[in-house]
Amino acid sequence: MTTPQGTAARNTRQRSAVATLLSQVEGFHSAQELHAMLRDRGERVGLTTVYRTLQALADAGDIDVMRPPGGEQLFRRCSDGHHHHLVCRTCGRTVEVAGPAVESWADRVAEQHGFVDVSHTLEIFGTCRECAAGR
Amino acid sequence: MTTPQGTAARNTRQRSAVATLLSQVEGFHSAQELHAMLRDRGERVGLTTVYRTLQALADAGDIDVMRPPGGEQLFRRCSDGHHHHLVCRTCGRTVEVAGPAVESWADRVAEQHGFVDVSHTLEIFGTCRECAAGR
DNA sequence: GCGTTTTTGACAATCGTTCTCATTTTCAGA
DNA sequence: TCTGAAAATGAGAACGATTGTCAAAAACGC
Ligand SMILES: [Zn+2]
Ligand SMILES: [Zn+2]
Ligand SMILES: [Zn+2]
Ligand SMILES: [Zn+2]
Repeated sequence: MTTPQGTAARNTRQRSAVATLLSQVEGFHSAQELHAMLRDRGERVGLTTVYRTLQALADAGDIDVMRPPGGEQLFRRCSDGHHHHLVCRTCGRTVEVAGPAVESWADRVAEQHGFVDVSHTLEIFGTCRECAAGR
Repeated sequence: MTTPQGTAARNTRQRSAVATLLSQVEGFHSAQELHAMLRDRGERVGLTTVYRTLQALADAGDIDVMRPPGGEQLFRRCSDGHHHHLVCRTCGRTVEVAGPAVESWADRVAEQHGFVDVSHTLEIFGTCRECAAGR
């Protein structure tokens, strides 16, 4: 969740801008979307830097990364702790869900097959009530 | 699992070649890898066609598609029925796993939030026994 | 066979992401 | 505050997987 290495990370205007934006915006957004939002706010941050910063935040576990089946990766600041997402295919509405049973199941299955250092990805997709109604 | 539409699908040498290859090869492979394998076998199939055929097979549910965190999508003919994969991060060794409890949990969670037409993706990653030993 | 319809495939185009590298910024000392 | 080594930035090029284009080739009901 925090910086693991020994090398010093420096505070820059750009990193603050990205972090601040992520803390104020709702839901998942692509790197390019976030870049555009920063531009609209008058913050001048290069696209490359947005990518690099998001990468670093993701590596540090400070943000969530989701890779929907047919698109680019999406980023989101989200609540602490391990959890998964229920995403509407149509409108993108997202609900965070926790599933302790799933976590232990995944670990147990991996362990039974001799795997160590286990992690997993899990996303649930569907059509939300609103989108199902308006059709 | 089978062709749903009413339009006729034609039998071509290329589609047979891809299907045959998938039925004989082990594990997950990218479209480009499969294309290269076909070339090595002397089968002349365009890369575009390989992509299209894999796409169709995936849409029909006849093959499995996996999108590992940092790479291209991988394809694999696999056993019938819904299941997930336990993949070694180092050597790519793959184990198919079934988790009825997870399935019903996902459906239940989605339902509780008013979502319909639910699907999900779940992959477990880890280091297999062999790879953990040789290190 | 014939003709219509689908499929193919070489190539261009797209698009998200990463690389390059010269310039700018940070920040721990002095 | 000043300095300089190290880190960070960003414009643009490069990359790599995938998709689009469209004329030529194959499939198949008749
Ligand atoms: Zn989990
Ligand atoms: Zn499978
Ligand atoms: Zn392994
Ligand atoms: Zn499942």
